Amino acid sequence: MASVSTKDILLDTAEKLFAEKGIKETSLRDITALANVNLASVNYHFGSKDGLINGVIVRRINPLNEERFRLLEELNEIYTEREVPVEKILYALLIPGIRLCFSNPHFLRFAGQIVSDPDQEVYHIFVSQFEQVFKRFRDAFKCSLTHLPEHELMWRMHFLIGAMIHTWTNHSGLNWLSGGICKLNNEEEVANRLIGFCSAGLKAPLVKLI
Amino acid sequence: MASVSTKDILLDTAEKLFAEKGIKETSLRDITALANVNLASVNYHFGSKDGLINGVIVRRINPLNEERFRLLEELNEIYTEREVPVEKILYALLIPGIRLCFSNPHFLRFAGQIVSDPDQEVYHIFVSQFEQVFKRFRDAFKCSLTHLPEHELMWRMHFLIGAMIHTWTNHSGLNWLSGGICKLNNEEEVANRLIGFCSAGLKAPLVKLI
DNA sequence: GTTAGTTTAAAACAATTGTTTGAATTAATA
DNA sequence: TATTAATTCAAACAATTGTTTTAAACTAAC
Repeated sequence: MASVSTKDILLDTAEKLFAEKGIKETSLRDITALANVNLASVNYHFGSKDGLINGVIVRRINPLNEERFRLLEELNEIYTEREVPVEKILYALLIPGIRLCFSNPHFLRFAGQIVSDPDQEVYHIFVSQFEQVFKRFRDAFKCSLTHLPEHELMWRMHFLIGAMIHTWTNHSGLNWLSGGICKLNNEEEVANRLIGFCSAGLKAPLVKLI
Repeated sequence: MASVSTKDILLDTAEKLFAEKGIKETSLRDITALANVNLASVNYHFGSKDGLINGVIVRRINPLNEERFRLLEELNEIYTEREVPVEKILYALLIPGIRLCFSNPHFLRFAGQIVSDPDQEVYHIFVSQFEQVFKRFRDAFKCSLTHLPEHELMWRMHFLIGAMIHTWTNHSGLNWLSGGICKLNNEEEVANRLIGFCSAGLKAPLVKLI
């Protein structure tokens, strides 16, 4: 039986505890105790706690973004002449994260903490990774929402990103706030609801500002 | 000259540092050093660090929610016969927070951290405070969005809350992602954009789910 | 079977954390 | 002004943190 390496056990355990308890609230001793490995192995394999945090990120974030780009590329190949529907672009942007939420409930809650905690240097790693995603999808939206001024589009993307992140990190809160009537049954359902909300927001008529 | 009390200086300084550096990353020594007060004064006035965190919250959160309720009451008095427009309800829900962002850029960034860090006990204080807001505005939306099933409404409120929180915590990130073309000029402008996006999302036609 | 490289083990290290203490100081009250 | 309460102060405390150390155990190639 191929034994799982210490490195992978550490990544799995750290990801889980970071999501559940918070990054700063999780000590290396918490992680190594639950993982049943030695305390020093963190520094051996990852150099430092920050190295471990970084390891947890890079393991997931690249496949996530590559999947987004792959789906977007597919759309560009299909819709060579016509405009790509906004809903399709949103699907490419959102479904990889939602799928990850279902297959691994930990990582994106951990990611949500990073986004709202601006002091950490991991924040910059994370955001700079997202910069490419933002630009590629901004260009895609631009072609399908030709009536929108660029800055208005980016405001709206900002709002949809907020809805996306909140869905990552707080969907259990919705279950509670709704008194249990909003359940997470399957990824396509969540995606459809989020896409429905965001596509309407993106396509909303332009409001005159004073 | 009326000297500001140590208690208030501590609250102001803590709020500022919590927002800038993060809650866990800010030590009591950081706070008391910047505030030019003695380390022990935190425990004297607030009992503990958690007491201080709590103090920072309660100072702002009650006025914020009362303003929301006041604006909603105003609407109910004006629109006695007709349906209250969704945009008006959204204004009552969103403008107090946006105003606070402009008058005090620190608090809501601090609040955003709490929402995405579910381990802290302050999280529960915070969310339970928001529960009343959620219910009152859910009922208001329900009257103006009669075609929406209740659970669909709550999903959409969930998304709009995400957009709201992200606007609180990350508007500086938008300025950066947009290359500087999205600026925060005034509160009404931000509110109008956010309301435009969210009202379209709330009013979106119902999508058939498989 | 030996050896070189890799991984784990237990312990200790240095720094930082929130907290507490008891005396000193200030403010308020009678 | 004398007395009492409230506040501030410097110092120390106990616990936890990430990190490092040194030796032991393991692995795989020769």
